Amino acid sequence: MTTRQKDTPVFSFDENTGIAQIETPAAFSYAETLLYLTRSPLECLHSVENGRIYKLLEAGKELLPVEISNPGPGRLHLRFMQGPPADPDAIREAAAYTAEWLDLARDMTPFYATAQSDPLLGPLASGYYGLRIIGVPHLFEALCWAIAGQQINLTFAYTLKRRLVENYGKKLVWEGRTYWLFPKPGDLADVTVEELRQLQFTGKKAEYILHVAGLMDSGALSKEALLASGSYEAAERTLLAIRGIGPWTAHYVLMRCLRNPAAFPIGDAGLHNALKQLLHRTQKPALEEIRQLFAPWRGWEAYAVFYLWRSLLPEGSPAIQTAGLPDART
DNA sequence: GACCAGGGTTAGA
DNA sequence: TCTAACCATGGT
Repeated sequence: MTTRQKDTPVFSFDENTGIAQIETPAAFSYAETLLYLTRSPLECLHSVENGRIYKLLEAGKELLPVEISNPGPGRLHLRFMQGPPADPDAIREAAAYTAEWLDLARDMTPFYATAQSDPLLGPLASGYYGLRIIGVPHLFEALCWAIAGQQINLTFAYTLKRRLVENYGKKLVWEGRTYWLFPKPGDLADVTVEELRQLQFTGKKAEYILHVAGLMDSGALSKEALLASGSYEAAERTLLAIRGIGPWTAHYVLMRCLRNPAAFPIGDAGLHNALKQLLHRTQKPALEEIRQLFAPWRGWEAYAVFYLWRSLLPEGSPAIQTAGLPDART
């Protein structure tokens, strides 16, 4: 759990109710957060019921099932389902994890300023105002999710993740809900390629994931080291040197785990489909055109991508004015 | 049954 | 450095 000081949220803990209250920035939409979190019925690492998020956290050695809710503007409630942990550090860790997961510390003012006058990004930014990049704070989870999702549809990717979690992750049942924790690298120490193949991972993906698990279990790879490597470019180079991690995976992890706002998974199929749809094209835009489209958003590519992904959700996309956009090609 | 999916590696030019 | 073949499997 990241405990970097700059990510520590403003939060308070009420001894009487046992609830931690986390302040949220003005540009934060709980509704958009819920929409993203419920995009797949196959998701196994959290659930949403009646506008409340249920998730299993781990602080220290404690498993903490929590309920996140939005009792009103400007704040979230973090309720510890089994009662608050005795260790105040665990409460702080849980709050910090939640804040990082939901990207509460990011000042999005520059992004919205950039988007405001943009014919493509403007309508997305206003239509989905307050949407933040839902993260994958744990590096191993982020890498496994990215590798598993390479070149397959999202539905199957969720199925693969679920199998990984249900076979090797920790499980906790409380008040009728089943909570899962993503496995740690060490949990896969004795797992073989054949075993993962039986879960319908391809042989390559099985190798990649087990290799990454080994690297992380041995300490050769860690989120802390990547963040401390001096620059996102250095972190990217480290990731790219790992077998099975190409440009898309590296940038996906930079975007969702290391939280580089300029991460840019330009080869992403979902990004291509979103642009194709918003630009009313019959074909996906070429990479060079995507680069040109993104040029004005330099430094905020990750958020632009996330907002474009958002436009693919069934709730639809805001009307994009075609004026000022590149002409449709056939 | 073809084509696609939130790609990556490898061999060959 | 760039391109094409290949990987493998479920969804639609």
